[in-house]
Amino acid sequence: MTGPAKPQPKRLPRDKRVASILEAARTVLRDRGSEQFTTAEVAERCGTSEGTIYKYFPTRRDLLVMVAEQWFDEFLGQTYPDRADSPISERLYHAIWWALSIVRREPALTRFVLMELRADPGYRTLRIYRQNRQTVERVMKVVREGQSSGDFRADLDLNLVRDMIFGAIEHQTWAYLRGEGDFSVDASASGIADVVMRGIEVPGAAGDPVARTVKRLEAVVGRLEAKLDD
Amino acid sequence: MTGPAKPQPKRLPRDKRVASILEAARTVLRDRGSEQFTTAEVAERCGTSEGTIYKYFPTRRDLLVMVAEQWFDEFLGQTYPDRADSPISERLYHAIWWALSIVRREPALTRFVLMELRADPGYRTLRIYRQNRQTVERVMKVVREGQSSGDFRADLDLNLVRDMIFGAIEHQTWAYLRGEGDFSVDASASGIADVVMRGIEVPGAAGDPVARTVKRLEAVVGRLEAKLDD
Amino acid sequence: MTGPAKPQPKRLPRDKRVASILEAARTVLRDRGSEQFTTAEVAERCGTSEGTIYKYFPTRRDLLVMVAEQWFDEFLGQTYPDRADSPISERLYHAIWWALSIVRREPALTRFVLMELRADPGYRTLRIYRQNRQTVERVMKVVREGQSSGDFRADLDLNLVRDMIFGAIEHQTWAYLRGEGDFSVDASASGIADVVMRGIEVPGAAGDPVARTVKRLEAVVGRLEAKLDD
Amino acid sequence: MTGPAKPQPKRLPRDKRVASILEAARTVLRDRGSEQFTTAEVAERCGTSEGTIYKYFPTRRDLLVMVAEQWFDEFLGQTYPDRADSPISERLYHAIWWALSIVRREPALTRFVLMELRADPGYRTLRIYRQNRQTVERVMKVVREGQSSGDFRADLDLNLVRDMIFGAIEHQTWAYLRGEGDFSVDASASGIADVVMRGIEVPGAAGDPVARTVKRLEAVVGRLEAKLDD
DNA sequence: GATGAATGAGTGTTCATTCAT
DNA sequence: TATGAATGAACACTCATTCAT
Repeated sequence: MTGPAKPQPKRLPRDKRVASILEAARTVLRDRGSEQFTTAEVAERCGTSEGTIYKYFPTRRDLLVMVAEQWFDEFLGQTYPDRADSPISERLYHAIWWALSIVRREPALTRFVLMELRADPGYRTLRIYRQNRQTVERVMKVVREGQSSGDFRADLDLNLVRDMIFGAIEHQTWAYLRGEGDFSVDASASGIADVVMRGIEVPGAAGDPVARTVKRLEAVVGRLEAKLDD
Repeated sequence: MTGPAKPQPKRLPRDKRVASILEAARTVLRDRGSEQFTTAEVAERCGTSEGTIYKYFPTRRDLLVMVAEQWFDEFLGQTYPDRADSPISERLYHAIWWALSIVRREPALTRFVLMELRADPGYRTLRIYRQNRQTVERVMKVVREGQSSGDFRADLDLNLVRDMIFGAIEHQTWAYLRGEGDFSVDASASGIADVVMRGIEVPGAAGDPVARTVKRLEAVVGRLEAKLDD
Repeated sequence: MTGPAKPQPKRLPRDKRVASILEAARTVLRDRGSEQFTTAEVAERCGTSEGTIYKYFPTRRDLLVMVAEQWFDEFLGQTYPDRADSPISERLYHAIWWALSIVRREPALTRFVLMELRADPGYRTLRIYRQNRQTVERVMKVVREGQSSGDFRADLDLNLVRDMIFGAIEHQTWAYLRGEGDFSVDASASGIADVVMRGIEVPGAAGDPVARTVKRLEAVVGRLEAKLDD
Repeated sequence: MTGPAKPQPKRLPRDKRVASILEAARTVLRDRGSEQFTTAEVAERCGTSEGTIYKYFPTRRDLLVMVAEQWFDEFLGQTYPDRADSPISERLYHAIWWALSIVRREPALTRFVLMELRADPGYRTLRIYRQNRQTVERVMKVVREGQSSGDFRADLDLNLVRDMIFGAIEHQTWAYLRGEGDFSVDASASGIADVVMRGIEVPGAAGDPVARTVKRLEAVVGRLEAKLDD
């Protein structure tokens, strides 16, 4: 009655079965959102029974979390070019572009992570929290390196910079996540990178010696300040 | 804690009853979150029946939305000093401070608005959307005036600036909204205002760049001194 | 919010109040059907309170029944030309036409009477049952007179004739009552009258003695048969 | 009378469970009517839970409809003799008799179909609509064949004939459906068939009218004889 | 390992009716 | 006479989770 749902072989080794459930679950999460995500639909879609799902996933929530983690793994697993030679502005742009592209590619999953999981007390104990930090790191690494190279100011509150960048990313994509319209990854990334650059780069970076010295002093003081915060 | 539901007088005039329901609903929303918010508990807490609630609120969701709107009204109703005379940096700081203070005072409600309502298609048709825009406006008005006065760059993408400011506000408060720890409204506001200022103000404006950097270095050193005294 | 509902004077004499309630109730019944008929909507539409309605009508059902009765009264109160001079076929047609025109003019009310009230045990104790019988009488009177005048066969089972006529009327109007399309009162009436006429009029009405005798035999047997059914 | 709900074996194969639910549902429909038909009572009566019912029937209405369809299937499944050799009058009588016998055997279900389902917009998309048409067809087939054989007039409005026959059937059985008294399937069938025959047969057809009347008299007397033997 | 039948504690919502004011 | 606040008993429907087979 509800379509034949490819007649999966009855008995599967643990790995295959888990994989097939996760795949179906991801589809359901994409199509329905986490609110409307039911174990029944997952079972139907992967041609197994709810009982089997509960064999491998103790809880609906665990399944949902696993889907998100696996999805995140795929993104983090993609090779990410270091671009150590590119100018710092280029690298910042690219790191932001990459974060935005995740949102763009998987809105439903992003929404689930940002809105359901992140709001959950205990979020910090999840693997996805650490995965998310990795994403953040890719961007912040560039910022820190910009500081070392003297391109960016040394006295930045890095947490604040982080919050501004990722806050902007989320704000720019809310409408999209809500299903209202689209956004351009390129345009958003270059807009954010641009404002951030101006906000954090060293002003007169030109060439007079006094300015140079001041800049060096600034870097040293910045590092001192950071040490004091520990 | 829940007690025997103080035997409120049976008959109340419409206004009082509505107020009593809203009050109870707000408490439930605070205590349980919107997911676990049940009309049954609201009824019990204000010593009435679910039927009565539905007399005044056609839907669970309507009740929830009304709670949020009423709460937001309270904030918007507070007098907000114009500070037209203060320097632009002061005014920006204050506007951000004000937005942060809303979050600080009512985390549960903020969380509901940001995570449930904002994700809802149709969010834009709600009064709370307009109320939220007012909050945003208080900040953006300052930014636009800064442009008029020549303090801020004229070529800013205002939507991007908005997203960065409010994105940062939200990011800085997530942990708090999740119930993990606290944050300082003052510190957050000054941090955000600071970075934003640098990112959007006209570069060479107040004197030459070297002078400005020196001025900033002074400030940092001042803070270092203060810390050494601790 | 729901329109001002002409500000009826607060205090009305019993008659006026009852009339105003009945009027509103009829409208609601028409617009919503008896299933969706709520006392709340009636109260709102006639600008009074549910309490007042219950002052005059002990029960929702009583109100509904009163609406139907009053409506039927209006139809029965209309002058109905006797047409004693017209040919019998003409008179039969007209009587059927009249019954059909009631259905056509008030489908919602008809539907309520035919489907709700008539199915109700106790239907026979209602005034509407007697009103309905009057309608039936208008048609059957013609049939009986046709028998007296020798136009119609004397051995007719009058109840059966009645059931066929009114059964046909209802069957022809079901789709209309269901809200699916329309029907022509004229066409239906003439169709029904036509078939009925042929079925009940005296066949060859000619004069040979054998036929006469057979006809008499037929009548006798008919009566015998009827007795056996008791 | 309701007893302690015989502790049916907890686990049943799908088919058995569905059958047990349908059986219980049919009983409830019979006892309470469709208005008072609640899923809770069905669950209780077949010793299962409402949840289980909803596993198999997506909706209360679907369950109700299934009950009606299944019941109708039982009737349509019974072998129905073609009687191609019998005289047309006999065949007409029998077809009507058969339709009446359905009503007689299952008044509550008939009432549900005639009054609830038929009034439903969308009635025409239901299987029961087609099942009902089959019943109608059994009668109308005879009528059409009568036309072919020259026994019945060729200029009949078949829809009208249909409406008269089934209208009469329903009218004759209303009181019974309402639970007031009984009716005789034989008597009703022969009455209706009789009047219809006269209304639709070709006047002078098979020889002279006297012959025809005599033929009819024979038939009636034959039936009288049969009755006297009871 | 796999199944799928079973559940039961909810969930929001409805509305005729009552009765203190 | 009129009100309208209050109710409570229902009701259809949901779904994560369990467990006998």
